[in-house]
Amino acid sequence: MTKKEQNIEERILKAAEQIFHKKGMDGARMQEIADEAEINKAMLHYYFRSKQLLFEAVFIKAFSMLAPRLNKILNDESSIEDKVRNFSFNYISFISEHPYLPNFIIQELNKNPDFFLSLKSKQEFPKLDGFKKQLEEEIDKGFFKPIKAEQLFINIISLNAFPFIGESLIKGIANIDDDNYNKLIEERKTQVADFIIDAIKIK
Amino acid sequence: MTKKEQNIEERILKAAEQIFHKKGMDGARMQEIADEAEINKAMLHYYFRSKQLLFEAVFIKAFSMLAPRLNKILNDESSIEDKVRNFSFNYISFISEHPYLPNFIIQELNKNPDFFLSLKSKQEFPKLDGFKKQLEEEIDKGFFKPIKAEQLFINIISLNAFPFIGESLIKGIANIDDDNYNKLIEERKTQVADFIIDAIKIK
DNA sequence: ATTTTTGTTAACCAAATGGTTAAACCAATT
DNA sequence: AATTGGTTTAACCATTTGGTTAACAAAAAT
Repeated sequence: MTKKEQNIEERILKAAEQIFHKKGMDGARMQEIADEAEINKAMLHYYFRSKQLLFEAVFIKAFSMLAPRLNKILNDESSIEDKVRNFSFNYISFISEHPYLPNFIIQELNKNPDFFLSLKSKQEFPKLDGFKKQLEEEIDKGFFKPIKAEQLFINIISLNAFPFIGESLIKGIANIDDDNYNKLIEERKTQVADFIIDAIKIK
Repeated sequence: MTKKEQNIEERILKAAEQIFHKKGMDGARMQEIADEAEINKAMLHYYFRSKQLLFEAVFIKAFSMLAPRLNKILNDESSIEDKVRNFSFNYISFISEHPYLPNFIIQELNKNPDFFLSLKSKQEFPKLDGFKKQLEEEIDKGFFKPIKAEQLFINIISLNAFPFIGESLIKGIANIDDDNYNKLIEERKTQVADFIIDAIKIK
């Protein structure tokens, strides 16, 4: 499907995603989005009224792509070990297709804590409670070394998300080109979970 | 020492750091920096010529606060285990005092890869070579499970840096207030290294 | 077929913003 | 006291930018 065939609203949203994800709210220009969508700038306002509203549409869509994913795995019936393996594989696979997403969400979340609060009340916002209870049980059963659920959660998210956020820094320091970096990321789909399980499992 | 007593150039740089670290190049306004420094906006240009040059002064100072730190630990005489413990403790302690630094550096690095290249040629730019060789040796001696130096490096950086970058996201999902988050960070000064060592050490 | 509604465009506007300038200020020097 | 040099300020400028408008085109309703 070429651009000309898509309906305008879809084209705008797609173009806005591309620009906002890469440059953030501050760095994005309405004219640039219009150019990317190959439409007149006034159309952006006709369909979305303002930059702020267009941005929010993009942000909510981005957040909706990640939050339910996280929520689902956090609260399904599988063991902690399976959750860790599932989440890591799933998350890295998905983000590889949308590498700008984590950084985009975190940046704008940091910049706009109020907007964040309004999101929290929404359904589908991830909760840690179930995961926490489950982890404590499995620790009691002697499966894992004691660790706070919050700390483990931070570790899981850090190991999975940071490589996409700090890509250019890591590539610079470790002297890795694009191609090899992608290979490292591919390896991480399973290695991250191995690493985490090895760190907490009692053998 | 109050603002009035500092020399102007110092006041500008300090104010520019505060604004740039928090808002990035795009989000920062020259007027805002001038207000923060309590001086006339023209002074910014008198001392630093342009926003770009003022920004670069701030960026290079920020980078210089982190790079040598990383480099020193990566290339000293201690064992891998000590390096991991040292770096984690040292890094988290330092960043706790400058929580905006990692995000600032990574954002602007991502946005400006060319500028990054010019930095790489500079002295003090961290190199992974020594660390890599040392890790391979210690793995050969049977101290650690096999793991690529690049992967371990990514894990170390991720676990140490991400909690500062994704703070608001983590606080939101895990329902942690500022005070408790600081306690978690404090714990991480040693727990992160324990976690890493447990993950790779052969017992 | 004609009217009404919806979609689209180019031109325009006001505010914000990085940057400049010319005059004023002020301390050190003559 | 007058001169000189760097420093500081208020006013100003050009450009960018989000947003609006009025005219026009296409489609839908009558």
